[in-house]
Amino acid sequence: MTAADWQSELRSRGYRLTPQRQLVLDAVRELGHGTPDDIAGAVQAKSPSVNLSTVYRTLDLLEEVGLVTHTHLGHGAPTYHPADESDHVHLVCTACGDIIAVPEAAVEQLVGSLRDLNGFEVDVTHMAMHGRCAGCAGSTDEQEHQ
Amino acid sequence: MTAADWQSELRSRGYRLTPQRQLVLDAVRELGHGTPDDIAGAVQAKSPSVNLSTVYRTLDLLEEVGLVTHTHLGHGAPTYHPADESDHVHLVCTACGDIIAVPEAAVEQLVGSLRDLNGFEVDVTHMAMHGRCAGCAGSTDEQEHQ
DNA sequence: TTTTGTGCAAAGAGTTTGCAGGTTG
DNA sequence: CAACCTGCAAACTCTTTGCACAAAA
Repeated sequence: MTAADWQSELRSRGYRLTPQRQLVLDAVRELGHGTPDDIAGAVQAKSPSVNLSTVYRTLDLLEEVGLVTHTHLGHGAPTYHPADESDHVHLVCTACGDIIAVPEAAVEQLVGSLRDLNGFEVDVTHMAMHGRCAGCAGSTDEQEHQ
Repeated sequence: MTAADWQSELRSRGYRLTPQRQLVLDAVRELGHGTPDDIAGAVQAKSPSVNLSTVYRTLDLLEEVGLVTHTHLGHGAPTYHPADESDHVHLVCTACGDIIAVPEAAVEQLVGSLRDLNGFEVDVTHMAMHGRCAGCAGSTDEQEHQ
């Protein structure tokens, strides 16, 4: 999506174009993924006066408009990323904390069977799946990265 | 697991048996599932002086010992339940907030394919899957239950 | 110039922690 | 009686909100 595109997208919904909103969108695209705090940091590196609460409000707005989305990796802050980024599922290892991205194709059987059985349309990108990675599956030392 | 069983289980790990711990375990079993706050409420109905922080500490301990587990249904407080309860996956509808429990068997293909492809051992019960239920899949009114 | 957006400060949910005193084994 | 556990209060993380002022259209 070009700059002109999302700017008119915003305006067509009655939202205004502000430097803060441009900075937040830029930061999300620059970082690829990040927590509200990460994003605020990136924004403030360019414009220190931008407030954290503005970042929260702006992320909500950008999400509503469809420019960004977020994923819950665990109990902490969510991760925001550009909405057009190729969809993938996050696997979080509860032992070592590693985050593995697998293509959505790997879980399409799951999506299909839940749709067939329950009519439920799963969004597998919204919440990570937890478990133990190949390296940790055998060992027993938990580190509680949940 | 009988009362004597888990009591010796605790002791064999060097933990002590206290009335608070018995009350918390009882409450989890009685409720079937509940947030730390729910559980504290149930405990305090019987023994008002038990502190919330004790409930948190006790839930951690009971989880470490393997008597309870928890599931993240969304961005709020986690849900604790007895560890021996039959495993199921939670589907949370982002439109109406409904929570649907499906047997783990419905997702065993997923578990198998991730194990084969990545060696990753998924625990599908630890985090809910989000999406839209049969009733809401067509409509567009979000209620943001995340 | 009207409406929307922003910064700031305060409050809110959920959870953790330090510590002094109480309890278990 | 020694190690462990609890209650209490304070602190902490993440997020939301009310309000007066500033900026966009």
